[in-house]
Amino acid sequence: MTDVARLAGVSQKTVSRVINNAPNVSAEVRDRVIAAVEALGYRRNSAARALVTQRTHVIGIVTPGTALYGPSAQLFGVERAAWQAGYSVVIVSTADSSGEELRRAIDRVVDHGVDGVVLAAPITAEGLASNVFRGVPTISVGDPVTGDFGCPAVIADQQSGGLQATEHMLSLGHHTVWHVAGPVSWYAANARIEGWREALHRAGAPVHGPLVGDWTARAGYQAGLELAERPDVTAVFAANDQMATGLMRAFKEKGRQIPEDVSIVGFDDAPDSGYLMVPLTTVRQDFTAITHRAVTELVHAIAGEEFNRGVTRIPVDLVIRASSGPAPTPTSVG
Amino acid sequence: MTDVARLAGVSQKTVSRVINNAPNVSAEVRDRVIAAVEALGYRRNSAARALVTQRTHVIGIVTPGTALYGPSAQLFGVERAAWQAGYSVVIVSTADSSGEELRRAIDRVVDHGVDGVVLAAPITAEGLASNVFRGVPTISVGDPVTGDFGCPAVIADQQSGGLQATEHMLSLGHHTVWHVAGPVSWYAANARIEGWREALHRAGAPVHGPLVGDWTARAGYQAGLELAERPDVTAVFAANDQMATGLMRAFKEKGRQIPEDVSIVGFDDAPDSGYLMVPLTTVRQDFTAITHRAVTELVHAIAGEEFNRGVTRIPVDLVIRASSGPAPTPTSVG
DNA sequence: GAAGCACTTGACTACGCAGTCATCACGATG
DNA sequence: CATCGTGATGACTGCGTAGTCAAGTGCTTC
Repeated sequence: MTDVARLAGVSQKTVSRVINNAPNVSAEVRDRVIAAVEALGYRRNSAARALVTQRTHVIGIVTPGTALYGPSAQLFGVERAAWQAGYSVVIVSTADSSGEELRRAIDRVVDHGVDGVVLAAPITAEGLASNVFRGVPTISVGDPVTGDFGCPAVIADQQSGGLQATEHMLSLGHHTVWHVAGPVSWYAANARIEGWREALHRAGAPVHGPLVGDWTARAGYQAGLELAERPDVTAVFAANDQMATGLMRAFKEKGRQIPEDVSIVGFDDAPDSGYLMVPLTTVRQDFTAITHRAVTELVHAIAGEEFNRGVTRIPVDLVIRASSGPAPTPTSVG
Repeated sequence: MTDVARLAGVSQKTVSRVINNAPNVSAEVRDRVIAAVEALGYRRNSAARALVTQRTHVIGIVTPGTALYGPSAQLFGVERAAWQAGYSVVIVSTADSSGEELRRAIDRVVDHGVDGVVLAAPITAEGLASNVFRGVPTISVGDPVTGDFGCPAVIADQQSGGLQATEHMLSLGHHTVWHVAGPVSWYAANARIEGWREALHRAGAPVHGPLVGDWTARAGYQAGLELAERPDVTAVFAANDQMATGLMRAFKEKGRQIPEDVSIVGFDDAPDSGYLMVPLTTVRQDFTAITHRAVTELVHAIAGEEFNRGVTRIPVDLVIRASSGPAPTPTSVG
């Protein structure tokens, strides 16, 4: 910057003003400075800028380090929204769902000097304890944690999704709906279980399980092999599309047709789900809306402005495709 | 740090020594400093450190901003490898494959002050021109670009993958193999085309197409509808698993059984591919190995050490599953 | 014509850290 | 006993930027 100033015949401070679009710089000086900047290929030093402004213009995202569709979509959504808001994004992935691992991840991200943090990995109050509130604004896009160590959250209405998926199949005449859940360390898994359970209760349908998987197609497949043993299983709600994929494979392997013999509903509406050999009925989460909203709130918090400190729920939509159909044998259902 | 020094009764410089594990600090002073650090909850300021050391310990990754499996896997692989090497990762996504967009992305990442860059988006010499060689070490994990504006690359042996996939189906007695390629702006798409073409040439098989998709299941589905019109199509190689998924759906919709009537082979070995209703034969890329190797080379380059300036090719493996089988009508094949 | 005002510009400084070099204490060596 | 070497420590400085405040310029106003 000093070099630029010398070439343009002005002070370093004036160059700074031009770079930052500060007011009160004459057009002629501005042009001279810009010319000098281009001649020298000058780029400002973000570290020096951060040092003096106390702002890095970077937000951190803590994600589970897997290529699952949901977390990936959140990650890219956050990146896009952050960029629109003038922020860059650093990623820190967690190896597991433990509080210790979460603390380590948050430590890393805070050490890096981010202005704010988006949590896209499963979190617990224990994991958040004493770290987040070092003054770094934080928002969750997955788990809502309230209470002393809680933080704001923008999440899909998981419970409503579970409810809708289950009611959809009940309304097709299924006696009951089985559930293959995600890991219990995830709020999304628990909330979907709650929605599923509530739908069954409302309809007076029997509650079995749920079976618990790890979000992977493999886990869905294994759960499916188990469920296929029982002839009375005619409807299964999987907590995500990957597990639903594995489920469908398992039922097919056991000679049960979808949707003629068994109806399957997933969750997420991953890009492939409409193009599987049996297009999957699923619950769509609007990841773009969630992440955009979360980043907007976070940026407000960073700026010290008003923001929503509670939990914001974004509606989900049931997308009906071919994998769910009428129950094979009509039974008395409410 | 000055506060810590005051509390510990030492100079700021000594605190710096303790923080950085520098030699020549007595055990007693070290303990006192560590106690003071913990008492004050001191965390070092990364911006100040970066300013004086000229090292941010951050690497940037330029990725296409989509939740496609390949780019996601590369992203997470880079993050994990970078962390092991003591680096954080900032993401910048590109909106399209244009050289202009690539330049913008690289600009952003360089502006951020990264020590090195990993390119996981499609690149061209034109897009790299004049940016990368501002002295920021760069490595590609997708496209190899050689020549004046080229950069080192660590990539899967895409061409060999295309060759293996095609030869596999030819060896099953298929008269020829059709291909649904990725966007031509991607090296991976072109190299897979080359491998496919080479296999056909070697076998003296007729070459049709290829059809070109955009990596999505939807594109695969549309290509499949087109191919299903032709009764002579018995084997299709899709340039990724998503498109293969869509292909299978389209053939099924048109009443063609897989693999009895049509064989399908994909590319990537995405986590779900083994659990589709017809498990997919595919070419596995070892993203972990690729990204680990790339980050290792990049870190060497950052440290000013010896590193491989050329293109490193990582072998791929054909994973044979149920979606590929013998040709329906035996024909004379070499 | 003097006073006042808005606008433009620059000198100086602090941000928090690590590098350089000087200083000091202590033990070893001749 | 004088000299030297080695390890431990601190004072000072610079990294590149933006904030603060003062100074200079030109124009308006009465």
